[in-house]
Amino acid sequence: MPSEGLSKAYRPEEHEGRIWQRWIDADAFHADPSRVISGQAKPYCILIPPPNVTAALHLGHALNNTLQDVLVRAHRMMGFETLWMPGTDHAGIATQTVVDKRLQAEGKPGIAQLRGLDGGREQFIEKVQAFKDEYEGRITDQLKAMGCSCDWRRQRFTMDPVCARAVREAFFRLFQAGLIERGKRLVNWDPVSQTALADDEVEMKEVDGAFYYMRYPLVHPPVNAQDLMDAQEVTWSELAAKGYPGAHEMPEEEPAWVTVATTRPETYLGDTAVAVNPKDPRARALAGLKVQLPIVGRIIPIIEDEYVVLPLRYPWETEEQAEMRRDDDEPIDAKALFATGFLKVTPAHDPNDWEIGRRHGLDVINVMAPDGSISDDYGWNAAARREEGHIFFGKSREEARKLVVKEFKARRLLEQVKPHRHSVGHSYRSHAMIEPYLSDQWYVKVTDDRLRGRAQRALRVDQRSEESLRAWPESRPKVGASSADSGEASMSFYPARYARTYESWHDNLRDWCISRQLWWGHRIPVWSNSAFPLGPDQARLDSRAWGVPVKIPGLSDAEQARCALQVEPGPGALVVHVAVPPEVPEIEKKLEQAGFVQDPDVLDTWFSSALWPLSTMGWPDADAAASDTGIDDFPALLDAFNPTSVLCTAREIITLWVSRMVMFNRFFLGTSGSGPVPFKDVFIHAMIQDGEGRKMSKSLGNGVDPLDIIHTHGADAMRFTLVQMTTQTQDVRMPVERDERTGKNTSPKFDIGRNFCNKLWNAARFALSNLPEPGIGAHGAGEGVGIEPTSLSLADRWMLARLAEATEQATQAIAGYQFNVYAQAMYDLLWRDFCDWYLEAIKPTVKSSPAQQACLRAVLDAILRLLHPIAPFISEAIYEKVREIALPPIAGLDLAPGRKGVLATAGWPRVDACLRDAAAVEQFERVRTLVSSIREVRAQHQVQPKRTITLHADAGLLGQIGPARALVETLAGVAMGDGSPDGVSAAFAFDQREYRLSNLAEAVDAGAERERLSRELDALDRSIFALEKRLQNPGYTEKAPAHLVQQTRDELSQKQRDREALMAAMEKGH
RNA sequence: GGGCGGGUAGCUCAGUUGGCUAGAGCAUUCGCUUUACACGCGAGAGGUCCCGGGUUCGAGUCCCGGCCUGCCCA
Repeated sequence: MPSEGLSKAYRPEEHEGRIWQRWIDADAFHADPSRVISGQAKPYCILIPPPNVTAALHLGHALNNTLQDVLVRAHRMMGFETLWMPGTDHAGIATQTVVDKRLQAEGKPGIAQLRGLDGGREQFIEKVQAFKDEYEGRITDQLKAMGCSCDWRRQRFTMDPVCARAVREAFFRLFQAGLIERGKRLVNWDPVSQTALADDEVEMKEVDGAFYYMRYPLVHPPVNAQDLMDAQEVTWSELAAKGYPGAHEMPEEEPAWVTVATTRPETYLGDTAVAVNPKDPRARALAGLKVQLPIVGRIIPIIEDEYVVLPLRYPWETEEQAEMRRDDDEPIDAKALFATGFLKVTPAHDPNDWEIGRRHGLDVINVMAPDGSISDDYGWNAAARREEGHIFFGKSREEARKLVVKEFKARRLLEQVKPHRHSVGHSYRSHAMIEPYLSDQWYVKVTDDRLRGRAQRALRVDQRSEESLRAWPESRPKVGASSADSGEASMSFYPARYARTYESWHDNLRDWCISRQLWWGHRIPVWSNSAFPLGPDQARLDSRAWGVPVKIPGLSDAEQARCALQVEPGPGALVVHVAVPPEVPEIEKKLEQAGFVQDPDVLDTWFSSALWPLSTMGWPDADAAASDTGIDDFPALLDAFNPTSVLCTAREIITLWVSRMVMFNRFFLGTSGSGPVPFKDVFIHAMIQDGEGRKMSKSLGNGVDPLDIIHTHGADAMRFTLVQMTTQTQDVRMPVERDERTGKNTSPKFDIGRNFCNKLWNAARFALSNLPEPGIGAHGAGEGVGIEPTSLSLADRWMLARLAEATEQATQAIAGYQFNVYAQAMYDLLWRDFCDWYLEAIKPTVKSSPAQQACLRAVLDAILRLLHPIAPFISEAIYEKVREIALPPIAGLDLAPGRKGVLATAGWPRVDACLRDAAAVEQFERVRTLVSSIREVRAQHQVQPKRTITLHADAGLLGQIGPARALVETLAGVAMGDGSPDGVSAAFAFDQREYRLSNLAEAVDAGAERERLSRELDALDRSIFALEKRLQNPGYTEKAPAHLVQQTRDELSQKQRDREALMAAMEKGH
């Protein structure tokens, strides 16, 4: 038997390893750029979103990579020269955190212990490197187990030498272009990882907190500014005299105060002003007065600023007065509900206060250490200021808050505490609460038109919104100016709605902080000297001065010319930053000899990720990349494959990654100032959630490991299920169950895929058992011009028509990223059409009909090809057998053999229009209807499945089904009889006539038959009523399209005659 | 507060320019070891398409308002 070796059920573990090795041996996934350059094939390229080496892949990765593989495999079969570039990301902060925790858990020294130790940093990096090697290996194995057809020889890592060269070059060029600069600003500080974060690395989370209402005593400006004790309290009567509303109701001779509301009381230590809105009626009376911070003793000004929110009600007002005062047209600011009208201003610890501070030239006093504890060592310097704060020093943020509240309470300065739920930023990696923190960092000026503008203009115009185009006229793509490499208006999102996310991100962009105080990452290639002697003509520098001519000792003019410099004034000296291009270690050494020190920080991980479309293709020096890796064709990659075809990713990545890749690709590849986009399409796919709609996560324990599913169900089953669930609108819910046997998480959803694969397997097993023995050396369809479809049987012609239809559906669905549509088309083709009807129909005839065998072989072959992108292993395993069967091809069904001998490289089916045989489809549909009617009668009369019953067909029926008579007999289990049945029979209506079935059993239950007929009649009556009602409506017959009205009429008359036929049967009343 | 989704059978979801009696899988009921498959075969039952208005001959689909729910941004 040809199917020898095919087990009864599909057992993936018996095939997956073997099939994978066949692909590798055939070099099936290797892309050859020369075929693109020479014009032999069009390029199709996808860059993998490099998974973080922080952890093994989860189900979300499985989905992401399955979809990419579906696209890649389909296009490879369609004849594109296809490159799927694999790789992993070093994921700076995440990986560093994981390794640090792991070291501590093992009782080994972590970052805290190694910091400051000689060689500590190197020692730590070594540990991370080992961790990275382990996880990179695991991730790669997982992707291979899933069947991912990446070009594995080209695998990259964001910190390997090829990528590192791209990072250094990119940094240098941006620096030289003035797009990277040093700045002392408030950053998002993670006190646990002790590093700065970019704005979009901060997640807002709701936290139960409180508004604390704190009283700050008012004082007169001290006569001697140096002497804090000099400050004179202001009494309420003094305020009343100045016309302060409500002051006269307060105890006259007692000290007066203002009340501020804050959610972070501990930051009062860094307050440098109290602000009041100039429209506030109290503002005028407070002019010239000051506030003295309790305990600390600092005397700070009262400033007027429009930013301060007015309270809903002043203390002296009644509810009615307040309402009268408020402008009904203006919406109530949520903050007004809590506002007192006085705002404490802490420029070093709040972004809004920082802005106020800049407007008013306020002091900036940082009161925290990098770990978030209160300290006066980082800018406060309490002793020098003659301020008091030692009771707070060394306390954590949380402890300090409690202590501040306690001390204010003890002094009766805490007015009240209102519980308040509000959003607080947290690190998206360490989950620590973010502290706004003042520090020196490197920024990329992404708001520059050369970056932001190009990213905005990359979007296809029909995906831009009117509002944004109006608000940013310069972001309209420059049409007509397009050169060969221009990426203007050439990128589209699928689904299109995500273009809005992309667009509005750019509308609200701020400079990108790229320095991270981490050890794991690309070291910033800047050498600085903060005590560079001032030259004679530079003594009067009073502001930032880029490009001041300085001569760096030890560097030749030529060497200095290779570097890029930024110079800023420091205290009595210059601060000189030197960016050094890649591959000139001698310059680095000379700089160090001249007293320059390399920046200890590393770059944001997304900086290197943003270069992924460039670095993986050998930019900026492909020859060096070739010699680093031994891959000769590196220099051809960029020309052949950038821009790539599509980026597949999840929506959370649009801002972090997509935009930055567009900026960098267009900036660095631009010859005319506006380079190509890195990808033409961006496909945003669903996120996988558990059965309750929650994100899968380690902490919830609801994650599913792809490898577990591959072990229990097979890689193809997992892939089919994921593809089938991927719609364009919904996130994917995956009910998670614990497998009691293995103790691992799984989901019943994956049974769909397993059942599907098993169905395919058995259909193939059956088909093979009906086909000739495999011939030696046969490849694909055999020789000859091919069998004309018109010469085939009805079932064959119908099956070929269905195949043509499904091929069309699959091809279009793939082109439109409609993965569920593709999977559904395959499911219906295989299960509903091929198995349920075609295989059943040909059972009696296929053994004796070589033409039908050829058709069966060709259809199975085509189905395997169409399915291959979704289920590569099983389709390849079956194809191994099918390709060896030598039978003539079917004319009009082009099944090109694989370029590299495997199904993975075989041709996508090409179907000629002649296979769409409308007459065959119509005739077969009639057979199906007849068979279904008979089966229905059989089921309702509980006829034994094996029993052949008699269909009393007249000449009309026989004429109508014609050569399909045998088909009906096979599929419905009937034999044709003539005349009228003897004794009790069952009736049904078909094609507006009454037909009878007899020989259902030894005796037919007349009562049951009557009951069945009356149920049928009821159903007919219901639809006749509905159809008549529709036709009685003149609006319908007059306005609806004529063909629809005619259709309704035809249907009504058919139902009416069906009804008459059944009524006649009833009346005969056997 | 702004933006984007979702609400259709017990469950998970399709339903593309408005047009047959609203579909699939799972679960469920009945009957089956029918010479590929019980991970299966045949037949069935199961729906106020979230609610209220509107446009239309006709609305799950389009418009307006509301309710519930998820995500993103501020």
